[in-house]
Amino acid sequence: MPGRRGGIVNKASPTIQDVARMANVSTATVSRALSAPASVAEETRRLVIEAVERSGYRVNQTARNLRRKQAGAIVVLVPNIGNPFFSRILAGIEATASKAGLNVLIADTRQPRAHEGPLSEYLHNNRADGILVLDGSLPDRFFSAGNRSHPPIVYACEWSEGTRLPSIRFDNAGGAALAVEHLADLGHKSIGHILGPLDNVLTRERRRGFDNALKARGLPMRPDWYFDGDFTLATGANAALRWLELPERPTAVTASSDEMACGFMSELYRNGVKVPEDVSVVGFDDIDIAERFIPALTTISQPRMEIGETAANALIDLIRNPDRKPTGTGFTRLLDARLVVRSSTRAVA
Amino acid sequence: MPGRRGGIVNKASPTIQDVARMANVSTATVSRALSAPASVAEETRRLVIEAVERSGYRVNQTARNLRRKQAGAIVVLVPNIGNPFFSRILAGIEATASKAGLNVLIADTRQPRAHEGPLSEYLHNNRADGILVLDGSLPDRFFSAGNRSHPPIVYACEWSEGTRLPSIRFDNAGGAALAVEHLADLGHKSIGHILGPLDNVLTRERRRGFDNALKARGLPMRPDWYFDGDFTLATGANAALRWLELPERPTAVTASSDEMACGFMSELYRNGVKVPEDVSVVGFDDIDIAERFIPALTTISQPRMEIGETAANALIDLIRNPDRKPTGTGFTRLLDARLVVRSSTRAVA
DNA sequence: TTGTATGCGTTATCAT
DNA sequence: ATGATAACGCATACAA
Repeated sequence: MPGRRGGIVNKASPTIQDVARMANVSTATVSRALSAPASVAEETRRLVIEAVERSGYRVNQTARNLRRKQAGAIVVLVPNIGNPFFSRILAGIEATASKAGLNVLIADTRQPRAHEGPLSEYLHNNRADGILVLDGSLPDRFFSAGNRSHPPIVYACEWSEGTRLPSIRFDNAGGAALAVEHLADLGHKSIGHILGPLDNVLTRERRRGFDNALKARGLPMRPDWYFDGDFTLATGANAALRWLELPERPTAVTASSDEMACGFMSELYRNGVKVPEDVSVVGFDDIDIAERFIPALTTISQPRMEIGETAANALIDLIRNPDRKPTGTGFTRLLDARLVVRSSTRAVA
Repeated sequence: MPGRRGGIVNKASPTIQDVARMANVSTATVSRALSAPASVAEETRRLVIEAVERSGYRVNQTARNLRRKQAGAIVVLVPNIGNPFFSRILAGIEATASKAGLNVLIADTRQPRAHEGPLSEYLHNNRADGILVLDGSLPDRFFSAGNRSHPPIVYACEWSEGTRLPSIRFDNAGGAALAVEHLADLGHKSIGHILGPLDNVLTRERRRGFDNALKARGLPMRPDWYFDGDFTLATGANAALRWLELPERPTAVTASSDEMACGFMSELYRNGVKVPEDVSVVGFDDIDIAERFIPALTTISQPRMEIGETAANALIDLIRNPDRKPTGTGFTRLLDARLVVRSSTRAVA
């Protein structure tokens, strides 16, 4: 006698059928009572709810998704899960998505065979109802390759230049300009800049803001005052070594990320150079440690939680209203950056 | 004429039916060719593969999961997604799970209504084939409440004390002992300790290791040399204030987390106290910034990527072999911690 | 407002 | 080795 053993019925999870039986209604009514309560009589609804509670019924999302032809999930494409910069953003995304009943899948775009495997899987395999891209280095055409249809896509933080896809961004150029203004106001006339990876949009945007602000103030732009980097602590430290070798050193340096700023200060310290006495430093991002670094880092702060929420909401909106045109300025939003002055900058003597 | 518009057929994603038609075989054969290639004739298999490629067919995971009664995903219960400590671990989990074809769902246990909502949802709603718990403060009985069955569960990093569930852990007590040994070897006779949250297992384990090592060395254990904390930068800074007020200060302090150690040093710096000249400091975790803090932090390092991989593998093993008994020492593994000596510690004068 | 009936795309059982 | 067919659990079109 299958389903029974020793006289005890194997408890499988209750299905909509079980609930229907208990409430003396059809499965259709149970389904309606749960997903469109208004379309069911008050009394019937009560009966169903009670049966649901007594049986401990939970809808089988897999079955629901199959029937509704949806995935019940969004996927977030992250360049590097290990990078703390993204964790706050992810928190914002997760909170927003789970409120909307959507699971959040994380995929690392820097994973070895990510591009052929998981990524195109998510793109074309109906495994996600929408995609949030935090990686601007994925070529835009990646998403339209093969002319196949894909779910709604929204860029957050980073974006692919020239993309027509909606994107939620910080005002990176504006933030970089803020840093220069601040230093110029303190009397600095020679300002250097540590770059992120050259193929990164944020690197370019921040540099653009930096350059423009320099120009606006009539300050010099010397090639040897730009330092290579890739956003990491290590390359920041490397920039410090380069700075030390300079015949003529800028009295202030702005970094395209806090991590590089910290690496820079760290290496200077090891070489007996003092911040801000000998050189002023401004970071970018305002990561947690910035406030507690030695010295506390002056930096550009961005609402990271908020960008996650905003991007998730934009994507959910697109998912719920597939007819809406995702292109156009209405879907691209710019979040303000702001300067946080701490102890790594001071007026020139 | 539904499905057609203007003479152009709407391309829906191809199904197994389409492939079957193209290859002149039944859907059953296609299914077999894909999930059990050995059970299909060489030539047939070739035909199917070709049809799959020509049509661009991808299996519909939702349908497969419904049929197989599985979720195709594991869920990771994290105390706080924003905490950088977890990101490396997540990276390890993600890499391992995706190799096994499993999606990774992240749930924040500290989210407002997490306990009633999402969590029990994941537990009992077949939304996950397995659960990885990184939060030891969830009461163990939470998982067996209501006597309902649940998917396999594995603890990683943290665990609920007295649990019979498998867990993958670092040797926290051993690591803490390493810190004390190091300081004692440097001649320190008065050593303080900054605690994590009191209800946390790691706090207790690390304190136990600390206490035992102190005892073994015949060093004093003074109540006023234990400082409250909760693993964050802020409470580390707070501990520094407490240290400053002490009539008799320990010459060395070990912290239960790197963040607290950094906060501690940061606040000392602001009060003109020098590390390691005036006091030695040892952290715990070896987060990225430790190496580049000022001074570089001596700390206890743990293989965080590896613990993620190990835990994910253990869970996957349990999922694939449901009959195996998840209890017992075979499933609980201890990963070694190791001391990394940098510049925040030195011998007493 | 409610019930009946069908199908979402796949896999597994049972024949052949 | 292959094919026909029946579920998996739910949601909806249609009928009543």
